[in-house]
Amino acid sequence: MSDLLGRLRGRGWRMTSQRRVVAEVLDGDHVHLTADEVHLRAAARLPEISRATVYNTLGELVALGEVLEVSTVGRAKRYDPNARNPHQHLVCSGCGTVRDVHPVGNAIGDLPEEERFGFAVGSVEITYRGLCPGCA
Amino acid sequence: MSDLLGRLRGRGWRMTSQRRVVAEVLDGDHVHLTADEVHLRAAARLPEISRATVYNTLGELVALGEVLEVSTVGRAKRYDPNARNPHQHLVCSGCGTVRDVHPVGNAIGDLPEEERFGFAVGSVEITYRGLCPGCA
DNA sequence: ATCCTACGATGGACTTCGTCCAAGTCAAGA
DNA sequence: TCTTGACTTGGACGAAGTCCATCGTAGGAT
Ligand SMILES: [Mn+2]
Ligand SMILES: [Mn+2]
Ligand SMILES: [Zn+2]
Ligand SMILES: [Zn+2]
Repeated sequence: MSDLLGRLRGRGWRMTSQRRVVAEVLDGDHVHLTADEVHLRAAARLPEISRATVYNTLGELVALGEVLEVSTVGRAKRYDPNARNPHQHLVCSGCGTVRDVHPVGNAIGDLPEEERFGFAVGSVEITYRGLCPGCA
Repeated sequence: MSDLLGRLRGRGWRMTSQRRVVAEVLDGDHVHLTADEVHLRAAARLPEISRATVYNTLGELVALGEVLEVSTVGRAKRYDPNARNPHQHLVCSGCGTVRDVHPVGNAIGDLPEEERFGFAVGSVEITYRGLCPGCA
């Protein structure tokens, strides 16, 4: 993420304090925050930032491919800045913690031709579920 | 699903016309309806059925393991009556069509020990994405 | 350094999806 | 047939997210 601001400027983004602080909040490993969590942390640095701006900025980052949306079951979407490193997710069924993982197989290849219904399969998402050490 | 009503009676369910019609709507292959779609189709047979009852019944069927909740990206949950046959999903990025598929690998085994972070991994969900023949 | 203006920020209304509740109804056992 | 507690209902409520009219400002032009 360290070069994110530079890439965004290169794409013609007007660099505002709001966008800067959202980008700063989305930094680190295993970061999978909800929009509200991003807003909370951004507001700690920039109290006047609005929810709408956080949603707008997250949506733009997703459209640019800089951030991934992680779908959850019945909960708020989570935003994942680790978009440059393809990975999958391990989710704790107890506390909801999300970790990035890298399985070794080729899941797309595991789908037989006769199971593809003529689709052009382009990507695969894998979610592992279980209990983390703290919740076990 | 044909024996669903029998199983539910065996579990002590009071058999109402509402529950019967919801169970009837959830019949067939590759069925992945939203709660609103279930309500719409149920109301075609039983006009007075309420949204609350559809949500209640779906929630009970999920709790009993008779129906699976399928998470979608930012849209309404989908309900999958094909719970007795373990499977994964192939989703069209164009029209949203969902098909049941059966990959051949062992995805859980593909997650190396050092990538498990001490979790007790119990299940894995795989979503294949691509364009269906109609959308390609 | 100042000006301009189109792009971005704001907050509040609105939508969608889902939950909750008090009151009324009815399935099924006695 | 009677009784009763499980089930249903409509509407209020809540959480997550979108939309929009208006205001503010980043950054190029002068
Ligand atoms: Mn991730
Ligand atoms: Mn299915
Ligand atoms: Zn946990
Ligand atoms: Zn399609």
